[in-house]
Amino acid sequence: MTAEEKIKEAARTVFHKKGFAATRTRDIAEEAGINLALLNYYFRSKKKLFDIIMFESFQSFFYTMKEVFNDDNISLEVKIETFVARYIDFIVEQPDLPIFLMNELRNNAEELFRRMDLRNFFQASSFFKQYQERIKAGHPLPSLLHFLANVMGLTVFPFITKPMLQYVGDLDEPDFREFVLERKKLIPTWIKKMYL
Amino acid sequence: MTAEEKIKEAARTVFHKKGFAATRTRDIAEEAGINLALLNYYFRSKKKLFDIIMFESFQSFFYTMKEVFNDDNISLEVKIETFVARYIDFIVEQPDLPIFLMNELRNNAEELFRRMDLRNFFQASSFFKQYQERIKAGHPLPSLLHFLANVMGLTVFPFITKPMLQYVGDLDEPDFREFVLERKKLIPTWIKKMYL
DNA sequence: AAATGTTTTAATCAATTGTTTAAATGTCTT
DNA sequence: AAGACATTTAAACAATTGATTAAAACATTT
Repeated sequence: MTAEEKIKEAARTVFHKKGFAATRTRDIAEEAGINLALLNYYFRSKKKLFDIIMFESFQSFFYTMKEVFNDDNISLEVKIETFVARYIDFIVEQPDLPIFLMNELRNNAEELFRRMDLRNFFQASSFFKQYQERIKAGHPLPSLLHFLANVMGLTVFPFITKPMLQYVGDLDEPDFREFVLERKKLIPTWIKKMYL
Repeated sequence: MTAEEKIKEAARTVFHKKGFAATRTRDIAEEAGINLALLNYYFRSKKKLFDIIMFESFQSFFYTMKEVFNDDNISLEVKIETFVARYIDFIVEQPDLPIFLMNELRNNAEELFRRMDLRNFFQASSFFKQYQERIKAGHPLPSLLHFLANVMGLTVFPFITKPMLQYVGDLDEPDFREFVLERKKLIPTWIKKMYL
């Protein structure tokens, strides 16, 4: 692995764990096992390195959603099932990602959303069309935004409140893992029942 | 208002908005309109001031929950309705609070939870007893932890993803406010349907 | 092998940041 | 009003931080 790759990987790890403001360039250099000056040599500044990590992290966070929501061959129900299951698996592997993103998106969010063409993606997605058709057919669904907030909330929120849930439920790491994995099956059934 | 009060209020504002690491003591002094040295005069250090704000913020975040969950005179259904409505109103007034707490609770969370006796509170609450009785009576409820994660997720998550929801839904501030206030009525109906 | 360009290093810089100091101002007691 | 105490201020300090520099090490080309 080249020094440049080592730095990027270390930056991702440390930024995800501590956020931009709490991260020192020296933390990244140490995590990467490289000389501090190489960070500026390859990436110019802490901010420029962060912007790269931020963009890629946000992109990876929405990659699953994009893939599933744009698959024309599966129904709305299967989309939800697939989305929830893949999302939970994804976050289990990158547990720091949700809080990192929610926290850093407090600033500069809009520019990033524009760069990723977020609004257009949703409105042009197979998911969106299926949802609109379902409403036309007379199903009493809530607005798409409520629906999105609900599916994502049920899926992502437990990871964001992990410390609290672990303490209240007295769960160790394997317990917590089991807890969120259970939700792969539970959330789709809940969603279906919600909108009977 | 005394200087000490001004500092605390300013500290709450700035810490909530930017988090501990991104906040400069000079930011707080400026926001409070006081001389920088007064911060250390009254609170010794940035960290000690932060710890006070953190404790009070977390306490205020759980005050509503404590009050509602321990009211013996109302049913489980009314508890949920009351909790959701009061929580949404509360966060509308303090929109920076959820992300601030979730973010800062990544570190030192357990000590704070212990100080607030969080686990005991839930297990001794009227809500907990009612929930257990409902299960004994044969209702197919999920574990209490799933239930908590669901209610809180549906309630709090939209505030955490506010920038994204605003962008995707093209909502201005009044639109977003309307969006979350709608959920005061919607969430309790969804919760009921989920557990038919 | 000499020359050229790239990567890495140790040392240093300038700016920022949390905190302290010592003097000045204000307030209350006697 | 004088003295005692608390509050406020401007200035400074020491440590940290992001970034730069100039030289060294390494690799590639001629």
